[in-house]
Amino acid sequence: MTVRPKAVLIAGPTASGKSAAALSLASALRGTVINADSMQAYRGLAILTARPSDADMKLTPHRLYGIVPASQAYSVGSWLADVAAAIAEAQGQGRVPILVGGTGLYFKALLEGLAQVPDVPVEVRAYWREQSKALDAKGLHAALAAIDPAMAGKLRPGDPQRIVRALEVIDATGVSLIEWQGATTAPVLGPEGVLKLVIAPEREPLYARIDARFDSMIEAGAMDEMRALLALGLDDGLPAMRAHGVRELAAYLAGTSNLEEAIVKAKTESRRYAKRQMTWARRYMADWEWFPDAATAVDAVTTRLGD
RNA sequence: GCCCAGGUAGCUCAGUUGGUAGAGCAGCGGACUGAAAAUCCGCGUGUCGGUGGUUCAAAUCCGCCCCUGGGCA
Repeated sequence: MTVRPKAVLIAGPTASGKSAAALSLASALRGTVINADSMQAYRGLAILTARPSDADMKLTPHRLYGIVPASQAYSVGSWLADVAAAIAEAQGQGRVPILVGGTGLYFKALLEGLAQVPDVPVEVRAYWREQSKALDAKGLHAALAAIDPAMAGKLRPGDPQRIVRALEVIDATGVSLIEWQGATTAPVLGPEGVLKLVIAPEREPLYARIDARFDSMIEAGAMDEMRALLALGLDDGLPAMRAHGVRELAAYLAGTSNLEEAIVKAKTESRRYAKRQMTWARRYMADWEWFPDAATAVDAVTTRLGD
């Protein structure tokens, strides 16, 4: 009898076939599929974020999909807490947790831990976000340099998102983010018995899949999903409003773009994202097992575990 | 057929009085600790439509040809 893995992690660029691989492995290993994708956590974006179908979710247990309202901002920290619970639940039921998703940072936090920064009060966060609109990037960086020169030295002057984070943390806690980041929580998953798989297709066929998938999203009713999302009247700074295709399709629905142009731009965003995901994987997942496609990965794992 | 306007990077285009070309987007590489499908950094990848000529030197000037758009017939 073979030993079932303690957990399986499946990473890779968007449209690489990760979800399908997860589903196959879940049925082969009696597993629970757990989401490791920041955008698939949001409710109301099932089509545009390529979430597993309702049929698949009925066949096999799935966790952490569509759990956050689009009006809220999810985060690595929230996910880490949720995923720890989901993993424990699966293991308690004798099921193998199978984590799939495209968010490299989530996997990194899972395996390496995360800084234990206290929650930043909403008003502090709001203040610095306002400042980031009022000041230009250089001005923001100068503000950080004045109160936290060490952290300012680590960040690029043109990177407002990270600078705002550093500012809100030192403002709220009195301690530099650089110090908080020096100490991380224990990893949720230790290295023992964890199967780590990267599905990394060749660039050209991957881009072709991304294009084809967006077309089928449109056919599957992405436009209705968009209308429903827009009807919520959310701030377009919210993470859910930044899912690929949202901005482009919203422009079409508002009449400021034609459909063809919107589709081309949305596909381009996804391709650029896939490229960044590959850069991340090369850097942080070099020691994972790499496969050119989902089927090869599934075969290799099931064969090795002796079915 | 004639008259205009164009043909320069994958795309849209810039290129002063001749000195072997540069922007945006795309693309490629990289960074990444609570918004990460985010945010940021770096890199021009080119028979300047073709051909002949003028010139020390032509994307730039001249001839011919080809292609595209518009107009006149």
